[in-house]
Amino acid sequence: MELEASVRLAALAEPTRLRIVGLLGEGTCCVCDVRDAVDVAPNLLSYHLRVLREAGLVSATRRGRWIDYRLDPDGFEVLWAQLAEAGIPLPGAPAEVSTCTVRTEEGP
Amino acid sequence: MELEASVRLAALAEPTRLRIVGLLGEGTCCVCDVRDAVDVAPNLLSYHLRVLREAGLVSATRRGRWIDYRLDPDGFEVLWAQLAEAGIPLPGAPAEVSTCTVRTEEGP
DNA sequence: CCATGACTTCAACGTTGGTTGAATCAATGG
DNA sequence: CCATTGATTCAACCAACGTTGAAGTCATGG
Repeated sequence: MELEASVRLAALAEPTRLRIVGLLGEGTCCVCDVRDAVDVAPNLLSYHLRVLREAGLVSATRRGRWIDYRLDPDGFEVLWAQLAEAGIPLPGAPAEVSTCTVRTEEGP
Repeated sequence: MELEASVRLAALAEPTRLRIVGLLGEGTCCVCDVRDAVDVAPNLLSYHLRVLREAGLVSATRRGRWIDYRLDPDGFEVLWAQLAEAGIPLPGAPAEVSTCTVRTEEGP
């Protein structure tokens, strides 16, 4: 797990990139399609795609003039695994009735 | 859903805060306990806790001199719901064999 | 071969975010 | 009431991030 969980989370923690990931989750692929759906300048779109690529959440392949982007399922799996290991409550986890370890009588 | 998913994600997308959330997931509560586990200056810790609080991931109550922090399960549930709605592949979701909508013959 | 289209890279800018040190607030104890 | 302890707030700083405009690739088509 060369990549920190926070890197992947930071990649997702931006509205435009989150929308892009949502789009790619539906199978949209070439950059121009993404550009039509997400209204940003092409160079800015490239930047955001690069962030997602470097975070391992997305991969790209050239097809003639065009470059297709798709989600990288492995990246997401690794992310969720890292969060689970860090003790973050993921969906489907027990509600965890928050038993406080602190002594409630006279403080630490 | 008054709060954007990106706000909650950004709150998690920082190593120190991710560690704090992990600790609170185990039930650690008062700020001084967190401070012992996460080696940061008290004022900086306050800052990070405030970010988590404003993201709705954590809640606090005063107990005498001390202030106890705990995870807010609702905040996490809302986050996962928002991500699911945005089309982000969550853990337990089907691997989604990435069917590309783009025509593979002659581009867009 | 040059023009065009798709996309990326580079350099610069303004804003945001994490960090620090000093000051402040809240609650207890002498 | 004042000193002390736990925790927060404030002001200032520097680095990182998102944004923009111009220049640069890479592949196709006239």
